Amino acid sequence: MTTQALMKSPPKFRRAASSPAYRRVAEAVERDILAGRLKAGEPLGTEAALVAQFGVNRSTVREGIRLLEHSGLVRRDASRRLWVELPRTERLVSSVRRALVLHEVTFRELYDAALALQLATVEAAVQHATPAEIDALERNIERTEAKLGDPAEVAHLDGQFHELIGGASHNRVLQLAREPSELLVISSTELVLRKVPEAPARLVHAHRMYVDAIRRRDREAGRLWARRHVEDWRRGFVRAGEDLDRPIDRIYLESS
Amino acid sequence: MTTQALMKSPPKFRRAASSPAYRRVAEAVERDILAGRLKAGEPLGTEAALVAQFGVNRSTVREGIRLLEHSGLVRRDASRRLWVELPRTERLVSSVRRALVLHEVTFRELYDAALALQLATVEAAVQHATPAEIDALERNIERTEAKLGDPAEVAHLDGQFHELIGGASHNRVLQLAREPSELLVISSTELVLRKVPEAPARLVHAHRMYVDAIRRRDREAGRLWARRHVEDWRRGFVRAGEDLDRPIDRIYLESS
DNA sequence: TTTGCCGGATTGTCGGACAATCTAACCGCC
DNA sequence: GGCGGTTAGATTGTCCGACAATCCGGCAAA
Repeated sequence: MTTQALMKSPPKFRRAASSPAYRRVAEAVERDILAGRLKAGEPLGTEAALVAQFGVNRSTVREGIRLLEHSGLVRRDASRRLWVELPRTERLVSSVRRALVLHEVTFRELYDAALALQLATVEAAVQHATPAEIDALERNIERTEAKLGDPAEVAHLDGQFHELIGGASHNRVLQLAREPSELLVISSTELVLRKVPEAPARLVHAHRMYVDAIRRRDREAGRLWARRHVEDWRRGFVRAGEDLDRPIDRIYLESS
Repeated sequence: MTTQALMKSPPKFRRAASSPAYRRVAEAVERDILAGRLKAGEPLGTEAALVAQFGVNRSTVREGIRLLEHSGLVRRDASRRLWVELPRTERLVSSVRRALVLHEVTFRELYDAALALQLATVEAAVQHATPAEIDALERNIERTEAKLGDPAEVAHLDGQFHELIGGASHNRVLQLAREPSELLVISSTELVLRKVPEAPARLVHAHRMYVDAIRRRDREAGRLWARRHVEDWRRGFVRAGEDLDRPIDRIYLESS
């Protein structure tokens, strides 16, 4: 009341509002982690210790810890003790994917991004793939050929194939940029496989050409077939009667 | 109390360990939002209401709500009431950036990804930029030219320029994929500008060519100058005595 | 209509509590 | 002495109740 009036008189000094305690706790721990004072793999200490350290109630500490847990900087092991950890990328990938769906991006936006990222990923895979990774790609193709009649299975193996390509690129930046959009493209691959009779055969052929290019370290061939592969998806999508300028469905969220 | 006992009575069905109550609350609300039963802009209701709805304690509800708040699906307004919201992408961008730094990706990975994404973004901007967006790019270039002697300022304006290009692409997927890595590249742009005398002039010239290509709707020119611009950064980085295969520093986290 | 004030509602934070579970020390047995 | 089982202690998940600060909506006064 009076205090309020008094505090509002010099508005220049009130920097927003001092953040709540649970956030201060989270931010303090986060700063320690980012600055390297707390390293991944080290224990964070018990809730009681944090209560003592920050001088706040355990409920408050817990609210703060939840934030860090959610952002992947802190993990609880089987015994629920707290450990500092490197954020796993899977969580980020699905957050980004979810954001894309909620913001109702169109399939065309998805296609443009997926094409660019696929080209770069294949190019990197051509340069950096190891023999073991090439073998894994081969095996994936063989399994796909054995299931050509089963669209769901082919779609799943296609997703796996692109995951393998991503790994073979040895570029984590590309992978993190690629996965959210690619997962969404792959979600609609099954639709294309069902509606376009020749799609499964074309898909597996493109995969074979990918691997061939990678084995021969032929960058241009890799780019060529990547382009064809993504373009095939686009054409199939349109031929299946879908509209590229339509926002992607929320359905695709449920796949993970 | 009784509820608790009731829920635990059928132990055979306990898959692994039934997730804790705070997470069940978070997931239930999240499902409602993703399924569209709760839409962005709608109030989520008070904590007391959620307590009644889920039959758990307020502390538990609060722990759960914090998770949603952190992932951006739920927001508190000035009065701290809860609202459903579309996740803002800024938070995702900085999460991804943080993950890249913590995972110690190298500048080379960054460069490869930034190049591919920059090409695609410029290409999209060439197709979709509006006159107003082109004007904004022009003004940015003018401001940059006026500050050519100030590396920090040029670096900042360069970041703004690329943000404008991203907006002109009208492709939110590309933007979300591009921003985390590009922000990291931009962080080291200042270093290059300081160490390479001709860098500022080359940078502004490339920007001018970008805009020229966009205005003429010339895709190839756009790609060409995007490639040169990113390549310039890479050469400058090496000329400044840096190693492309070195992980990026944690320093770059502090820029935001 | 505008301003000021008030009561109710809501949140941020606190203290304390208890069952379930995990850890680690202890103990008896081979 | 080493080993498996047991028990006491520590820790977490959840609950209950409480209070100050703040916000909102309405009512009275100007």
